[in-house]
Amino acid sequence: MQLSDVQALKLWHDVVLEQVRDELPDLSLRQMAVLLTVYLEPPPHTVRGLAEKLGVTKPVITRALNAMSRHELLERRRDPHDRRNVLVQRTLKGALYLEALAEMIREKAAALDGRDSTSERESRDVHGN
Amino acid sequence: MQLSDVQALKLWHDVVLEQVRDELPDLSLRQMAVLLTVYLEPPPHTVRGLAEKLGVTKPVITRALNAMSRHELLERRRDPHDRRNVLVQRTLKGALYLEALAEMIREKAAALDGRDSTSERESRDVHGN
DNA sequence: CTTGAATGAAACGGGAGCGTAATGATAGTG
DNA sequence: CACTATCATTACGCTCCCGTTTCATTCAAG
Repeated sequence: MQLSDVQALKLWHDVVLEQVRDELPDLSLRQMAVLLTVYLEPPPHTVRGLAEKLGVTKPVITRALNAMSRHELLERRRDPHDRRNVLVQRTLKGALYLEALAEMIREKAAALDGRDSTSERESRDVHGN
Repeated sequence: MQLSDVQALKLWHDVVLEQVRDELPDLSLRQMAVLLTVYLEPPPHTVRGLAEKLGVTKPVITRALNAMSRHELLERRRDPHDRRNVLVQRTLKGALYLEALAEMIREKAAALDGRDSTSERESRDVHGN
């Protein structure tokens, strides 16, 4: 996929703006990272594994799981084979949430085409003061 | 621009993950929205205007400006014509920050092509439990 | 069974964000 | 010159997130 600098920023802007306005259960960046990782990468997902993948400490993951399971976007389940482990699992609500997010991103990305065809020259306008 | 659901989520995931790991001055969603709005939309930008555009209260904007001017990503300047107003202006550092962000998004978007060509069938895998 | 390692969660203190409400400064109006 | 409106900011109480440290549970090894 091909993007100009301004197109990339506009896409990011549009999606972020929509997130802010919708005032959905305002997920933090870290929580969003956890959620997306669980849904996009193959299981199993443990607290430790997620912490390493994100480059954060374990309590961060624990708290993120607390918040997201409160919203039913993810589920905890103990590993039957090693009951120290917690396996993080998907939920229907989480899948719907991400599907809506994906739809929104696609929509913003598609709307981009009409707005900015002359990409190269405008890509320097970011510097303008 | 054309995206599948999974491609959209993977793009979002990759960019968010990079943001989390880089441990840059971790901007919140609202702060990012302010920053991008100032750089992408035509001036002037006032506190009130930004608050309305984001659908938040004015103190949110004030605090966001505090944080971002601390990082020199934006600058405050009083409006000479109506000195009650504060005009939010761009800085060199902010421009460089966003340019780096744009570059990163472009890179992730480009890397997407090779990883997921069969978009339609996998787009339903999000539901898989 | 005991010991040691590993996992996730909880406790703690500090910092930041939120919205509401109050404050201070500036502009417009009669 | 009051008086009011409007702008941004600050103060306040609350909630949440962060990393460090401590704790409880579970497994594995001797």
